[in-house]
Amino acid sequence: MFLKNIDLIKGLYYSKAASLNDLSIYTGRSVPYVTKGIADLIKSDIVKEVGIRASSGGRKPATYSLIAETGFIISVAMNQFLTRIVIVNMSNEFVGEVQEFELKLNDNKDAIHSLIACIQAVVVNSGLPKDKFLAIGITMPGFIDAFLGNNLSFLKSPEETLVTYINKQAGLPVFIENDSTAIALAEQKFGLPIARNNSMIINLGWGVGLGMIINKEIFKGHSGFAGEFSHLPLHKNGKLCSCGKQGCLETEASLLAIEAKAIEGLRQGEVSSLVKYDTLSADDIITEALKGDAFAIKIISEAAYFIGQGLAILLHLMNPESIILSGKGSVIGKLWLSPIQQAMNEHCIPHLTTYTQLAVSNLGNNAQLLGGVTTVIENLYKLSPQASISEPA
Amino acid sequence: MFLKNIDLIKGLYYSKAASLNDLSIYTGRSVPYVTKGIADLIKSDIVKEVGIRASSGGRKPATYSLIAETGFIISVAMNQFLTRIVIVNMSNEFVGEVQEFELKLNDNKDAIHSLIACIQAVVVNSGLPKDKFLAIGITMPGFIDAFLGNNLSFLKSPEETLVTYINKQAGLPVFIENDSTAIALAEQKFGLPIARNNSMIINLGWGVGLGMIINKEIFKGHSGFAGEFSHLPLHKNGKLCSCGKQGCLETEASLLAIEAKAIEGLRQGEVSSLVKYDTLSADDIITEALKGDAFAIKIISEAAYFIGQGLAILLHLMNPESIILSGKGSVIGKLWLSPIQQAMNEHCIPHLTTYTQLAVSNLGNNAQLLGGVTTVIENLYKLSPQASISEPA
DNA sequence: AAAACTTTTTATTTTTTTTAAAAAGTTCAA
DNA sequence: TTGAACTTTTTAAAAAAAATAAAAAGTTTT
Repeated sequence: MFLKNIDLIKGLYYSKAASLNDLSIYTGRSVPYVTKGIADLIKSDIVKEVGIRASSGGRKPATYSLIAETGFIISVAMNQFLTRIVIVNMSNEFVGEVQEFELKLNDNKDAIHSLIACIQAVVVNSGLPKDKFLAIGITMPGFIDAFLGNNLSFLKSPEETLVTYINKQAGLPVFIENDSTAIALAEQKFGLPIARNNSMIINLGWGVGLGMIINKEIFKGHSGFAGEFSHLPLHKNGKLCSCGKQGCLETEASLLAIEAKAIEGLRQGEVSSLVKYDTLSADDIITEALKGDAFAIKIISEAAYFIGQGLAILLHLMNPESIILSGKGSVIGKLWLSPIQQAMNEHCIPHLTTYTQLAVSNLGNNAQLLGGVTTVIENLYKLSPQASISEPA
Repeated sequence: MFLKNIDLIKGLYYSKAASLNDLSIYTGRSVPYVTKGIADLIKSDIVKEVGIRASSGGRKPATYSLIAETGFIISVAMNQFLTRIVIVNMSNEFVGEVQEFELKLNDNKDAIHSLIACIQAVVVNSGLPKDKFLAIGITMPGFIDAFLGNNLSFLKSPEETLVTYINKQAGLPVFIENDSTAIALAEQKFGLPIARNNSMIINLGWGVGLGMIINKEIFKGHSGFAGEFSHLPLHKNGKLCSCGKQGCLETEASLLAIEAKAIEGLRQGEVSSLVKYDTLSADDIITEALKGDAFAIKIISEAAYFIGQGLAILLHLMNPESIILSGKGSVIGKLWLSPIQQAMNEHCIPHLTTYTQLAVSNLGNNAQLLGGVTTVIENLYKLSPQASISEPA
């Protein structure tokens, strides 16, 4: 669709409306060069001028933005139990509602086919012509090899890579990314300003994920496995973890651990509004905690304290500008804050806590979906006409 | 001395002899551009051609290197008790012997003056004309603000910054850096190839330091305090640490802890060749461990296991290409290796240990001195004629 | 209301890279 | 062992991009 000027498109996507100067700074190229590029993009009907912006003493700059309907991206955000899909336009606006599908990742041979069916349903129901879709961005837990396009933990496809398989079935380019990495990408591009340069993004979910932004870039380690916060060996509780080891942080601090603790507590006769639920879920605990249920708040606070202990270690090693609580669990952000801060203060050299800000994401439950979009935008350069798209079988 | 082409000089310094192609890759600039730059440097008598190198099927490249006597760097490597100083030429060769001075950093008001006296002695004894010295690179423990030129922990100077003060007294430009960061720099530039891109450099010394190389660059965190490995809160031993907290890794795993354990053990009647020393030092323990003393080896192995536990955490978070054991304690490198590897295997997800290499530095006890030189080379661009050098009082 | 200052935009010059061609070797096979 | 085919380095010419300078369009101050 558009070969050149990919960096300009990226800059425009992340900023809504940008001046030539903004784009020159973003891309690191000269103003005349950017000026030419934008002229090209306007001629190709990808970019439009959107008016003059105020200035603090000088000529007012013309600002530009992408034309929303130029293309659409399908973002697929998966977790262990639920898959959420939404269509997003080039103004980073959701087109239609977010659609939810129950889809179990673990021990589910049919997971790939279910996923493809979900995606195809969304495409068809949208009523949009297929050639308007740029690509599909799928984000999910597990060890992801984004380069080869495989998930080493879930959705294993025989013979060909996961990305190739879905690409063939759906007839659209596909990019995959780890859920926590995707959330970090979303926070960096659309979140709080303090998350841009050196930030540790915590994904509060069925595990406790970590995406690291180091020197303005996502850091994934030498072989792509960095950020294994969830499996930090911090406890001597003897609890077996899904990874095979014992005492991992996630055995005490994940939503899964919270769920288990709540069920156990209720069986031992804790007084709580949680007793009214037949099959207790993490969502129920979150709901009741927000309403003020003391027991629900207590188990969440306990988990939060353990996360704070882990963050103390992260602080000693990384000295980040900020720690952002994001992901599914961040909707009860304020409940986490004080026990986490407490644990950090107790376990850190004072120097370190004073320079790092702890904050709750402002992206709510949409962080992972935005991360899927960002994954596509960051891979836009791979969508040149040469890298042709296979048609569905 | 030389304004432009600083990157070329850096490339030549780190590679001994480089072809135009090598330098083009190193600097990221085109071959014709590099060719011009080298021609300039040859005209200025800074660079010389040093012959033709073998090729694997093609025209043999001419190689170039810096002229050794163009300038000299004074490297000052300090630790809690000892200061080592050496003069280094532009071929990265030591000129004369490394000189050692006993100089206590802690509770020593006179430390700055002693340091300046030591430096001046080395300059005078060298017999080299003063204008041949480029700069002094001082490396030492503590929270270093390399930008402002201050050490927040030791050598506090009233009124002006540490760097300004020494600069005035010695009449030469001064750069300072944290000892562990300096060692990481040295390993990156002169150490094993696996230390270049993503590597965790452990400084085995009076504490357990950490310098991080992330995406080919030294990472110091948002406010310069990253890599506080020594004060990772990993133990519940109640031992008070110099940082004010309890249970830091260094209370069990540093040379200081090893020393204390040995003295305590001997008092409790351990059989060991260490009994013959009046005032036992870490050096003595190292010496006897190398000779095979069982008790000395045992306490070193215990410390090593604790370091391995800490490294397991580092591995989960950073997934580095390599972990390099460097610094003063690395001379007994082989003694550390197996207990560290053991602890890492026990506490890590298998995926992670298989992709990370554990190795002992090949720089021996010179890593910190080379780090001081590297600190100067990395700051070469600040030595332009404009940034004039103050003359001594 | 005009002078002084800012910021953006456009035009011109200079720098740097890209591309192409030439030079100098190496390798392999008849 | 000799020359064709291939590699790599070096040099030369063309194209691209950046830096600089100038002009345009505002804002602020006096």
